[in-house]
Amino acid sequence: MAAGVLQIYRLLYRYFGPQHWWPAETPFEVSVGAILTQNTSWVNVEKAIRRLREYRLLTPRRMFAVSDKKLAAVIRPAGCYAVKARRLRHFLAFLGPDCGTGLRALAAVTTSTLRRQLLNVNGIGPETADSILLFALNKPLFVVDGYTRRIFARHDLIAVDAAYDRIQAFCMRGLPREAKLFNEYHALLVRLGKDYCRKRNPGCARCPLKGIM
DNA sequence: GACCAGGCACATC
DNA sequence: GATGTGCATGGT
Repeated sequence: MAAGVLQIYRLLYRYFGPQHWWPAETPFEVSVGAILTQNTSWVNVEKAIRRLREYRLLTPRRMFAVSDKKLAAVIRPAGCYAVKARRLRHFLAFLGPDCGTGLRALAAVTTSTLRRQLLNVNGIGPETADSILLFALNKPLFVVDGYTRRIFARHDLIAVDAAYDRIQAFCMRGLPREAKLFNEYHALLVRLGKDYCRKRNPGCARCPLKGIM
């Protein structure tokens, strides 16, 4: 019998300890990071975020006020900068024309409605939407990313080409509905992925999950 | 110098 | 619906 998702979580937590995610000072910064990290390593995102901070652009209002060209230049280290500048712009438009209230106003909307609204924003797909909902707004949603897919597929819990929503439902079925747990779990999976489950990484042999799977 | 990284939209079949 | 491709930097 394969280990359940809760058992895996407990093992990872014992092995790695708390990961203290998301590394950001405000919900807006979390959201910006979620867009910038699309298909991009976090170290490059950190550089872009640092530059945004230097240019004092880490508030919705101030970011809204700069041109696309300027914004793209500042986030350049994150790669795909023209695309991501446009995506940030779409997100800002979603927050509201003057961006005055930022993310606070979103807290009142139900999670499922808000998720639909975010998915409707060009440039925000399921992982980015769920990252914003979980890490910025503390909504209990399981975030599925490339590492999640690879780790669970390599341990035969899911098909490697399974749809996002199916993987998410599979994980959430086996877990208590707690934002704190989903937060830690996702961070632990990324940690495990980086250390032991890269695309082509023999670290698999030392995977801490090896004993129970 | 290829390959990869905390995706997504869009074109084409 | 499934598959392929562009976006682009910086680390391995």
